[in-house]
Amino acid sequence: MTTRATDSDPDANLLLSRQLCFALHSTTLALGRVYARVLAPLGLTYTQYLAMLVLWETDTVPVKRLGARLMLDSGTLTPLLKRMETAGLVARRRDPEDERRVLVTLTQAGAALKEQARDVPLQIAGACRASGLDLRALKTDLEALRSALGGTSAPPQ
Amino acid sequence: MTTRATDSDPDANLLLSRQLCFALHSTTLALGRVYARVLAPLGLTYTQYLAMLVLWETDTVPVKRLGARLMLDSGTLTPLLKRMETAGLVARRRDPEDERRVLVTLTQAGAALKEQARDVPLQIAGACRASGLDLRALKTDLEALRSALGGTSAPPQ
DNA sequence: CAAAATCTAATTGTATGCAATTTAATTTTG
DNA sequence: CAAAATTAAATTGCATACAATTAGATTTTG
Repeated sequence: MTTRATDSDPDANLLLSRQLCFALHSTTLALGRVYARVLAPLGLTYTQYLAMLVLWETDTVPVKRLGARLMLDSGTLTPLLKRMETAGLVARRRDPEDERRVLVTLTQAGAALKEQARDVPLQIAGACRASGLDLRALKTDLEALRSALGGTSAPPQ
Repeated sequence: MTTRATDSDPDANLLLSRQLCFALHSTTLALGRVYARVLAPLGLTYTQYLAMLVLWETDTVPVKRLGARLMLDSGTLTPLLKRMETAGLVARRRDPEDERRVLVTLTQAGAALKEQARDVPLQIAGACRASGLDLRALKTDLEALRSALGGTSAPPQ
């Protein structure tokens, strides 16, 4: 006989359907799959697209700052940026001011890709619209949760 | 001179800070890091914990159904389950009823681990509480968004 | 019933993520 | 100023994810 967990059941908190984490996790993966389809024609992965968003705002950025913006560390970014360099989207060079730093710069091709990316947000918004949610409010809530959870695994300051 | 994108700017939609996807993505990663700390004493990764939640509900489950519950495919699950089998948490065997299927079953150790996991949700809830959000409502919203985005990449039905 | 279609896992190859360590450069300190 | 501490990337090793393909079993069909 399979027992069914109820509210009063000590097992209730361990039901998959109860987990905020699973709702968050599975929604992120689902959105990632939608982005993969939309970004494929641009030759970008999801994370690469996020990096390009930063570079389209400021065309030269140290790896460190890129990591701070994206909340990712060099273990993720170094190979990511190398692939983007191979793809001809960015160039990487040591900062002459401080040789520890590596500056990432958009190439012409990388900068030009912005044109093709301009309607990506609209396509994604279209896919999200079916939810009927206030997406702006959802975004604000997620940011509040993220902030409560703490940014990176890196030590404060 | 760096131009600043404004609402009327065609670039405004490409600002990182505007992206729901980034809020979702970065919050998921942040929560994943919190889970990693909480789950480390149990010897579970985040995804393994999700799989255990399903198995603690029903101690024998075909890989297919596990994938449907977690919205993951065999490319992710097969190696995951093999690691969990090596760790002594589950056993895998072909279903005699239908040799295409593989049944995943909790071992005694796997079932026993539920005791140690019982306060995981509380620890996580504690970490989330600082956000001051209605987490139940957030969960519902995320599920609505996920449903709008479509479940798996697998074809419908 | 036999061939075709379908279904289930496993496999292969690519791309994240992250902890921990390493290396080189810069800053801080005694 | 030289040693110690700090900083920034890169590297290593492990664990997801997922598309595409493969292999074997079962079901459907002609």
